[in-house]
Formats: sequence, C-alpha cells, structure tokens
Amino acid sequence: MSKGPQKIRGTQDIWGEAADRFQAVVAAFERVRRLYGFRRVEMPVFEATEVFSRSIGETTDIVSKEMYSFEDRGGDSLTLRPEFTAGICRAYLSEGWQQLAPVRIATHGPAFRYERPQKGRYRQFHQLDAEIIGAGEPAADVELIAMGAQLLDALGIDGRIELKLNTLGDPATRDSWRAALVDYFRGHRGALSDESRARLEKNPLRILDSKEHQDFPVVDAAPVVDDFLTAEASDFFAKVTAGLDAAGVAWTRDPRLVRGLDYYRHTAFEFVTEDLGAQSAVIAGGRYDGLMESLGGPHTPAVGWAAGIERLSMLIEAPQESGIDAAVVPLGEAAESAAGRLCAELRRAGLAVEMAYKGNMKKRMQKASASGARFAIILGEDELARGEAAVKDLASGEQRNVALGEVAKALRQ
RNA sequence: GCGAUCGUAGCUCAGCUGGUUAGAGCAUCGGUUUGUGGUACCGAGGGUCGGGGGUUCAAGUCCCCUCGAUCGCCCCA
Repeated sequence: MSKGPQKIRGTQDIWGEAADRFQAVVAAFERVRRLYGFRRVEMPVFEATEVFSRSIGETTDIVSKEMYSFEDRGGDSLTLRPEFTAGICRAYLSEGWQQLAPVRIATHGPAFRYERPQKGRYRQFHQLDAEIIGAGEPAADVELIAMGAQLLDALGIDGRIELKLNTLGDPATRDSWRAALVDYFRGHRGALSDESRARLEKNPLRILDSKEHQDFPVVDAAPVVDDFLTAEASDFFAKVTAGLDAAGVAWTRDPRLVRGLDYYRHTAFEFVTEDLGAQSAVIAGGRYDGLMESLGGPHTPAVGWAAGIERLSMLIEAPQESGIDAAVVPLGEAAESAAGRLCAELRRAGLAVEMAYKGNMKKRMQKASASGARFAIILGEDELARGEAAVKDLASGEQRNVALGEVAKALRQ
C-alpha cells in the first residue's frame, strides 16, 4: 500500500468503472451542449492570479485560502484555476469575443482548490462548464438552466435532483438587502451560533443557509430579497420563472439560496441531490453581469453554470462495458504474421479486435474469453494452409471455418 | 482550518479482553488438459499489519506523533 510514492492528497487516479462513468458524463455533456448550440473551447489550466482574485472576490474562501498560487520562473504570480468562469471571461476580453456576442461556450476539465478532501470533494476535481456571455435577457438564463436540466435527464438522474432557484436582484437590490441583513443579524447577534457570528463580518449572506438549528428562528424571520427587489429585478426574475415553466423545467423557489462568489447578480440556482451527503450541489450557477467589469472590461451581461463531474459520475448507473468484437488467437509463428494482417484488416473495417499472443493455446483462449469478445478467431497451421480461420462464438461454443477474406462479414452476423 | 471514525496481501475483509511461523475469498501464476475458453480440482507466489516512536517478557491488537481515507462542520461543483 505504501510502496513507492503516494498520490497527492485530494487527487485521484480515475480508472476502471469510475473512468467509464466519468466518460459517460462527459459524453452526455457533449451531446447536450450541441443541442443547445454551445461551442466547445479549451482553456488554460492556469491564469494570472489577479484574474481570479479580482473576479471571485478577495474575501471569499476560494481566494483567501484555497487557491494553488505560485510564482513562475519569471516571477509572475500564477494560479491553477479554482473554477472556469473567470478564465473564460478573461478569454472573452483578450480574444475579442465581443464581436461574436452573445457567445455560447462549453468546456470541461480539471480545477483546483486546497480544501479538506471528502467524498465528492477533491483538490483536483473536474467540472463541466457552460456560459452564455453578452446576453442580458432572461431568455439566456432560461436556456442555460434548461440545458442543465436536460443533461441530468440524459444521464438518467433527473428524478433524484431538484432545481432550487433564487434571485439576488440587481446591484442596488443586493446592496440594500445585504445592509438590511447585516443590521438585522447584528440585532440578533446573541441568538446566533458561533459559526454564524463569524460569518456576520465576512459573509453575512451565508448565514441564511446555516445548518445550525439554533440559527433557524433568526434566519426564518430575516429580511427576504423580495422586499428589496427593484421593479426591474423583480420583472427579470418573473420572466426567468415564466420561461422555465414554458420550457417544462421544474423548479422550487429557495429565498435563502445565495452563492459564495461575489460576482453573482439576479438569477442564482443549484441542482441539488440528497444522495451525496454534504456535497449536495451537482450543477450550480447564475448570472454574473458585473464580472467582466471587475476584470477591467466593458459592462457585459453573462450567465453560466458549472457541474461536478465526479459528483454526477457517482449518481449515474455504471455504463455498459462494451466488449470487443473478436479476439484473434494465432498458433505458431507463421500464424502470428497472418494474425497481425488479419487484425489490421478487421480494425480498418471498423471492428474492435485484440490479439491473444501470450502462452499456450489454453492461455490464449482464456485471454480471448476474458476480453469479453463475442468471437475468438483461431488461426493455426491447418486453417492457414486452407486460407481459412476458425471463428468460434464464445457464448454458444459453436465454431466454423471461414475463408480469411470473409472473416469481417462473419463477425457482423 | 475544526471534530469523529478508520488504515491487515493487487481487491474485499477475518484476526476474541496483547501470547508461538498473520488467515480467507477474489485476482495473478503454474498444473490436471503441449489445437480450444467461460465450470471443477490441485498447487505456488504475494504482507517489515500505512509510517515513526513508546509501554511490555511479548504489540496487527495498548499509548503518542505523523501520513492517508471516510463522515460531519466549513466551503463549494
């Protein structure tokens, strides 16, 4: 167990069935993303540190204690991406995507956060990411959320997941609501848990989704966003919910849903499950109209979400292992090269084949059987002399001789 | 960063209140069967019991430290 180097805390070697699940999630995302016209992009894994610190917010946990930041050999401070959105916005500015706006882009890959690892929470984890940049209309929010819902549907887990929806309003709303909350919580300081008292200074919105029982009465009576929504913000949210209803996406209002990152405005949502313990959010996102400006760009409305690939992987059924079509079993040296030719031929014809070239015939047949192949193709001196191969159906045990040129055809039957 | 539980072969685990050479199943390799697999039987390899220190005549078993995993807090995808 402790032979040789260990893997780094919070990293994973994903293989076997877990790798199949991972691939299944990515494949579903690729299919759904096309249906919604999202273009695939590939982003750098690291960015200048300020790309994240300026957009996500200096006081957030992510920036203040979870980033993998380092100085490169040229003395620049770089950071392994803790999420995708900030880097994509940077690309939008540096690549001049404004001219293409609104852009709909999708990507996936690793992200890094120095956190205490847990099931469904890793230091190197993997996300799917979808963003619509340059669209300030509620229809964009609707489309983006519907895409998330369809992904869950494609994965066959939509029944176990609930969409929670809230609005944080526009900046005016958010500021006045936040001020009211701080006032209110200060007034009830004594009734709050230690954790929430600590949040009061740093992240007062988060008190709203405290899990401490003693906070519940205080939180229940706290000022709600709805009382602070401007007419515009309220209208925007109404259009989003109406759009979701029209698109047939089920949702529940959660007035206490807040997001940890500073850049969110208006729509905030989470697709949550009860099946993953504390790691309940599988897809989460919202509108971030202020982000681009915090990076020094022009005002650019945008919405997006990210999904945890590991979390989704853990929820889906194990994908069917797709066995190969045939295992070629050569016997004798002359047969080896004939088998090599046959394998190449079959693969060019689009058939998945393996060659069992180790051990005696018994071993080779065992390998053929273990490979999950439907057929074994036995190539011995006798068959070769007649220009044939013996094709054996490994399930039924039936075996017949087939001319070498007809093997591909025989496999397709 | 805080609290709790756990850590024995490649994998899943057993090992009673500390007591002689640490076990099983699966997997691997070999054999029964040197041109026929998936079943069966026989056999073999593989462990400094996560690592380090301590208590004891004696430690996988008790104590401390450390690393890692899991669960919760926190945070978030």
